Amino acid sequence: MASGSRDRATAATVTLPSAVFGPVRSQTAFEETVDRLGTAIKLGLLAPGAQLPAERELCARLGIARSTLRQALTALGQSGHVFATRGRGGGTFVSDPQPPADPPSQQMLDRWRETCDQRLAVELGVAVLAAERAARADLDTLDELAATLEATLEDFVAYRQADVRLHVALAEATRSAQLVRAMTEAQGAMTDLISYIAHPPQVLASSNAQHRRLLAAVRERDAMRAVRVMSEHLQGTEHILAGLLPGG
Amino acid sequence: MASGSRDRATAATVTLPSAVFGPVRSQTAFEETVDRLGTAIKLGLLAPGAQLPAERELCARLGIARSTLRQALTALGQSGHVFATRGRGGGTFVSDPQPPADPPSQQMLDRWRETCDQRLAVELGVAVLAAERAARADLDTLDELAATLEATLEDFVAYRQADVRLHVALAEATRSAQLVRAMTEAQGAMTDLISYIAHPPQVLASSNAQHRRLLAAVRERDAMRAVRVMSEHLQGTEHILAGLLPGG
DNA sequence: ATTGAAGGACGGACAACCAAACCTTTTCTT
DNA sequence: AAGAAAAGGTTTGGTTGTCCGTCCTTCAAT
Repeated sequence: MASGSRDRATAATVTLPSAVFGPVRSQTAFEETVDRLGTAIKLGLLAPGAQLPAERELCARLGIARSTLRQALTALGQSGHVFATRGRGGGTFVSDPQPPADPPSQQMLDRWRETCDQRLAVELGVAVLAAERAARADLDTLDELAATLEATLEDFVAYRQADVRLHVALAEATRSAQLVRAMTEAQGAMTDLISYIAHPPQVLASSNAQHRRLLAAVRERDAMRAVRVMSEHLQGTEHILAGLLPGG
Repeated sequence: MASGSRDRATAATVTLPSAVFGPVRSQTAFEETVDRLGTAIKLGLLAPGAQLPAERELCARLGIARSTLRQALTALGQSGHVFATRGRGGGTFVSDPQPPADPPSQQMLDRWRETCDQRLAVELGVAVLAAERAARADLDTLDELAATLEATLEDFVAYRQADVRLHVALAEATRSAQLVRAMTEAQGAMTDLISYIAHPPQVLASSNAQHRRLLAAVRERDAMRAVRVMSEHLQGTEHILAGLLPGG
């Protein structure tokens, strides 16, 4: 009635209301900590054997209480991702034989397209900004990582880790902490999706060629070419997923 | 010592540790609700005079308790963004003369580049996916919004609102709820930044020309051209900010 | 006059989080 | 060998945010 005359002003859409009025469930500090550290470990950003900062320092850096951090570390310990040794010189370490990844949840599979969309945005933004801002040292690092990547065509787990490192390094070249975080999140989600999918060496080889072209475009500061190559690179993954999952 | 031999494996960078070990401050449900509704109002997505869903329904949609929602509504009421009328046929409404926007905080100004980077990623992703997925109806809606936009060259506040609607509508055309939300967040942050900056009509006119070219590219499903135009479009804003703020 | 639908207010219960101690183990230093 | 130092492990108590349910008040429609 009274609101009827206003309806003209607001577009009657489907996605917008859900973006404004949709669920607001925020993760707890405990959950987010498990997520952050767990993702970093699963992605190999924290290598097996690596030592985490001391609890008293880490909780300060994370901005949480030590008891909350310990909950998270206990959870990561029970799932076999980290272990702790006591006494001076002790600490919390990333387990050396990492536990096997658990299969993607149904919810994860249902939302695979959203996951890919999110990654697309992050990667395109990173591609443009890296092309604008990458320093000489960044480019050298990226080349090294690409070389490492090309030596791991046979072992998909190793390949995936090196791949993640390359993409995260590209994000670091943008000098944007937020983009680095967004990239790790996106890669974590993607890893959950694709870890259970067979990747023949030929696919990885083609992927490597794209990496090389991407880095060349970044080195020449050709943002648009970087975007195009990146776009093609990501569509490879999407096509594979679209063929295997519903909603493709 | 023991960890020294592993250092080779982990890149000694600056941004990555802060992405993994950085603060984990999670907003409370109350804060996030104020933020979401407040942003939607400030962006004009909830127009002055518009009625919000009833409390009992809204708290269900937001997935929070009614008392928590009421805290948020009380806060928005005290800041003059909404008002409530009681009794049957009553409800919570967006105030008609909206309170004046408060000036951007120092923290906001310090992080302006991160804000722009975030927006860049979202907008580029949206540009690509909209070009791929926009339906006929979406394109018509976008054209209407562009036409509306071109009629508001004189009043910057009105122009900004119409601009936001266009960009959000483009995000809606991607059919990705997450991207729509990311877009509203990014636009909210941008509005805070640029609301206190003079925008002469000639700048807005040039911006409009870019909008038209953008929509043309989307209509022709030319994702790369859409990216290029969008990129130029965003750089306009960045140049203005870079000239006015430190760190440019 | 009655009813129904809306906002408004209150109180108990609970879970997350924090802060500050204190304990135990181990290694390094003197 | 003694002690200091540095790490994880434990306990306690308090604060805050959130939820749930109940009831009250207002007011338009019937």
